[in-house]
Amino acid sequence: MAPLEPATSPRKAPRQARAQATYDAVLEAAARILETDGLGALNTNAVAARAGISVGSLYQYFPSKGAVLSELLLRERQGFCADMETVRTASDSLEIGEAVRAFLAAAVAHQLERPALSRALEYVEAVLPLDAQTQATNEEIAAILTRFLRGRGVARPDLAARDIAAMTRGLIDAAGLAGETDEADLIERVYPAIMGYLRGV
Amino acid sequence: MAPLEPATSPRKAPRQARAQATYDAVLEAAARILETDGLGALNTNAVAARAGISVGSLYQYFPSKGAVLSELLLRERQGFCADMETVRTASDSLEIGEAVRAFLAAAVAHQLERPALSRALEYVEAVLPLDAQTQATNEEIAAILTRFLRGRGVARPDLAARDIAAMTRGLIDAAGLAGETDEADLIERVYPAIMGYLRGV
DNA sequence: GGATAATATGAGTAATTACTCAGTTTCTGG
DNA sequence: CCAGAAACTGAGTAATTACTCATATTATCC
Repeated sequence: MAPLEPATSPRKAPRQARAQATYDAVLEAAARILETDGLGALNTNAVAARAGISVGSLYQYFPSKGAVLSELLLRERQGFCADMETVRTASDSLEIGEAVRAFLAAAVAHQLERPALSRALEYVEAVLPLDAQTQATNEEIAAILTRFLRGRGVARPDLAARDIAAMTRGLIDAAGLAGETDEADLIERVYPAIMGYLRGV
Repeated sequence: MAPLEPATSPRKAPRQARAQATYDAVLEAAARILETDGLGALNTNAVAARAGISVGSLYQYFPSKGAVLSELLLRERQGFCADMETVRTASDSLEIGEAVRAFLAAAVAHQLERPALSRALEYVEAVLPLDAQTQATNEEIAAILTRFLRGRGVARPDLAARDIAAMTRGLIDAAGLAGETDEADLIERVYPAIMGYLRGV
């Protein structure tokens, strides 16, 4: 594997419509390679080929291979963060169990949309030096959960947030890997585990 | 990253003591590189250098880079499988909660011994084509848990085994990444989640 | 001590791949 | 319709790396 450098120098932003299409095609091609063949098979030549463009074009918008992955990860995290924020807004009027179910539904929907991609990006996240924006988004996701738990009187809310997120992610990952698609069933399996965790703390 | 081929042709087994030392040094060097720098930084030249031997020697005992990783993974899985088997033997005389705690203690101890290595090997497992032996060991681990759960009257015991294992692994991974070392505290956090899960099924 | 087997060496090879750049094509505003 | 800007191209380069092989060293056993 190449060292997976962080994004180095910024490149120009796409100004014309076709440039935007190229930009998006790169990200989608990278996503598809990640989910079918994994990070080990992702190289810039392959991404360009899959996107139907030349390598040169890729490097017009992304300063490095790592920058492509960074951007893909950032978009994914920001999407999830937005969903979590929506749930949090609605959660004030719910009793704790229903609120947990709502967060859970968001997580399950998010991770099962493209399960293999989600799993691959988790690994990317572990090996890529995260840029400040992605870092901030991750912290925001954690903060949303932490605030919710603290508001409900949960002890050590930051630790509980991390535990619950890790547990949930692990279980949904495994389910996705096994080809499960029934979100409701999955939610009903994770729910009692989370409630059990909360009762124990 | 190189394609991570599966082990191809078998190589000779070490016959003399120094050969065994070389063999072991390769595995330990690979483990150390995995835990400090990750799979992306693991190449056969680096492994040989870290082991204090030449590349040629490495290839006398391992037919490929993938074979080194395979062997490392196999040893790790077999160690865990043995621990699980020990717990299962002792679990018959325990009530379910204490038995769960015993399994949990084994999992926590195993994963926190070298947390970064455990995490790296999980990824290796996901991308390396597993050889038959490792596959069989994994199935045995799953079977031990499944049999235990079925014996306690848990519905869908194979699904429950997978869920519980995934949840637990996810949480312990995150704890290890965060530098936690207090096994007892960790056990007490996971335990109620598992019991909650079981109550829900 | 000598013959043979086992073990170790590391420079070299072929393949892969991140990234560049000189040149071409397409768009846009006037 | 044209000049300049934006976008696109893809062969080429330098670096990395999995793996080999001809040779050298060390152990074993009679």
